[in-house]
Amino acid sequence: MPGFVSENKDKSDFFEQVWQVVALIPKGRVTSYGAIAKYLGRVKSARMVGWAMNASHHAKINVPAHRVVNRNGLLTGKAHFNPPEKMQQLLESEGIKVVENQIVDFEKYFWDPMKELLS
DNA sequence: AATGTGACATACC
DNA sequence: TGGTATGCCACAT
Repeated sequence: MPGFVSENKDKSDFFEQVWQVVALIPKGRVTSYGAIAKYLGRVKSARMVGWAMNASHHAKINVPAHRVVNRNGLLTGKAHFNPPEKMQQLLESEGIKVVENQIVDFEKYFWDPMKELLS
């Protein structure tokens, strides 16, 4: 049986893992790509988290991608929403202030999966 | 098949 | 204090 088993399940798992974590972010809180990557044991794969968000459209579960920003609290993924203004709009509807595409008091709203999802 | 790009982050100079 | 380099790896061309 070795050799015949498909192996492309591993990578798709990573994407689903990301979606799972993002889905667990409480309303009104945010986290960063790097934090998620770190939580999943791939500290240097923050970019892949971004890709996971890009693919979150055909995800099976609901993925609040607007709660994921870069380490500066900057809404770098804004352009990938439809319309782009939607991201900021969603955040503000959850009580998070955004000025110049940047979250105000980012550290205050930061949700660290490493701490919160501690097992 | 090879190369370039990117919703990131860290290290170095 | 701000640019450059590098790791990472899926995806587009």
